[in-house]
Amino acid sequence: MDDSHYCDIEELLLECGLRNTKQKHALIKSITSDRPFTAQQLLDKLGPRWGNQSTLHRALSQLKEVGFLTEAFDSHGETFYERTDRGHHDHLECVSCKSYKCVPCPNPTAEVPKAKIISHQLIFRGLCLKCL
Amino acid sequence: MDDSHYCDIEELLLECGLRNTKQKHALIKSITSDRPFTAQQLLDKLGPRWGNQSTLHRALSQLKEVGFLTEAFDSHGETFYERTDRGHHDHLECVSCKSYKCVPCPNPTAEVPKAKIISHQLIFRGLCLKCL
DNA sequence: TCCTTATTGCAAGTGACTTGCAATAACTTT
DNA sequence: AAAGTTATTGCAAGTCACTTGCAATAAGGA
Repeated sequence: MDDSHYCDIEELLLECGLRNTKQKHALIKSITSDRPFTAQQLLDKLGPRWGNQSTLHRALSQLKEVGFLTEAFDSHGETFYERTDRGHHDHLECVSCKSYKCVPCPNPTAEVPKAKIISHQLIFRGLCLKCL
Repeated sequence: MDDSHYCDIEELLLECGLRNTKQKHALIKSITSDRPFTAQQLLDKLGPRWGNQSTLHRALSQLKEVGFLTEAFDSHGETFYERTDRGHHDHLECVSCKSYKCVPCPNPTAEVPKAKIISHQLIFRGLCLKCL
């Protein structure tokens, strides 16, 4: 991920037709990790500077609507968000450290017969590199 | 799915160390579909005969614990249950009719590098045969 | 039949959002 | 820069899908 992507948050918001408020600015600025994150993790990270969770949820769904964020779920149904500009990939949920990380996509689509596939979502359960 | 699997619910419950109550009996008897189902769908199906949803949820998680049922999630995070004895497969969520059906597994596991994979969960989004 | 313990129903509680609403703050227009 | 318009925010309350506490009940064993 190139740093330039983070440079002009104002521009990003403008292009998406969203207002450049200090809340959205702080939110977008805080999304620096390569990992998918939960709303709660973000709330903890933003801390007392933020406070209101309804604003956070509203912002997250707006950013999802405009295509800046994507939603994914782990094998327990927990919601994760991540930047769309990272491109398609899948996820590995570590049964040991409970992390939820990105892994390259093995392109499973072609093998499903007789139905038109638009997209997929693949979650691996296993041991990540650190826990191996 | 062979009919014999449904024949002795009493025996199944006994083997699992669960009591043969009329609620669990009705619940298991009603799981005849080849499709994954939600708790709500089951509650609707069982109807006034049943009534109490906490009993249903308790039964579902017991049946999951003993391995009779498996849990899965669609791309919106909704919980589905299905019989474990159907063996491993993946799912197709139809964007048109909103159904959530079983499809054969394309075995994507092998292609993920450098991590120990235990299992996976793959959801395709697309058009099912009926909607194609 | 008695007894022990799982199971049930009801009500209340949770977690993770979602919504209504009045106050506020951003962009637009003048 | 002032005024106007409308998105956005914070707070409180509501919703959805379960989950839990608890007293009453019912299974299966002694």
